[in-house]
Amino acid sequence: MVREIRPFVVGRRLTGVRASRRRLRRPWSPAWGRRLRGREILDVRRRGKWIVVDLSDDLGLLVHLGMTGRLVAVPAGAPVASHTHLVFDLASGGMQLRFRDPRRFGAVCLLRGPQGVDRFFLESGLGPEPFGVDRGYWRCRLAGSRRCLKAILLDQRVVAGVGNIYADEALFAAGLHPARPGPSLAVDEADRLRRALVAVLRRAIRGRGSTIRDYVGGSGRPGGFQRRFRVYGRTGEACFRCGGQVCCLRLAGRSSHFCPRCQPLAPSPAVPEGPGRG
DNA sequence: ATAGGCGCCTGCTGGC
DNA sequence: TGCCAGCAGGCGCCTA
Repeated sequence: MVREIRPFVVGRRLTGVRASRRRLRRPWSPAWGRRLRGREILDVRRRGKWIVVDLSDDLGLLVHLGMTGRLVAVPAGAPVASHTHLVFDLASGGMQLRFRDPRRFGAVCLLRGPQGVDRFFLESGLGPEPFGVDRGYWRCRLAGSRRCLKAILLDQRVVAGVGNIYADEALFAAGLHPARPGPSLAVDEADRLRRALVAVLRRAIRGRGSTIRDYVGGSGRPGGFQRRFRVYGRTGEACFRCGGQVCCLRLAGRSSHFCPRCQPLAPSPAVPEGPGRG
């Protein structure tokens, strides 16, 4: 979404903002609209599940999409879709940045000061981006909690940006059962999970995200990674790897898809048991 | 510390 | 055809 929005908005000035009456998870303040007017968009970037719009005069606009949020750059004359809560007018180019969110689990807020955005992430305890996580940190976070892997992956303080789809896909790619407790992982299993997570996320980004119902990127195009799902949403279907049935469990309050044969609950013995051991 | 349940919302699907 | 339950890319709050 960020990549598709960026070419239309970076370097442009905000000339006006209109907000709907509907209340978002974090209510939009009309004062923010006044403060935004005339500011230049310096950059658009992502941190975890947050979209950060860096503005001139040390302002930062944060956008969280929740479940159904979308941020699109469209021509100013395009029809305004239902559930459009914020419309940002951009100087020159005739484009608008629009935030739409039918379920209103999303949030948009404006932060001030040179460290406003950084402080926000620090205070919320947001974890590191998955791509730069080192083995030591990862092992430590897995061992330091008795929670199951699914819950750990979804915890934004452990690693930022992983949601339900990519947690399930990463666990399948690593061959690990989502209900395994973090401390039960051997060193090589922990490392497998870290690498699988990075690989799945990279592939998903290359595929421009996953469209299950209504997700679209910043240009309004649906994603393509949903065609690559190995387990997510495939309950009862045949596992692509072993042909067994994909199962679904409720873990950490979320549906968790996995193949019980490829992702055994008991860790597979790394070395066959010798006669004198046990 | 952790799990589970609920609430926040709208929209879609499947069963009756 | 219509109604109703159940479900969904998230997350914060509460209780046990």
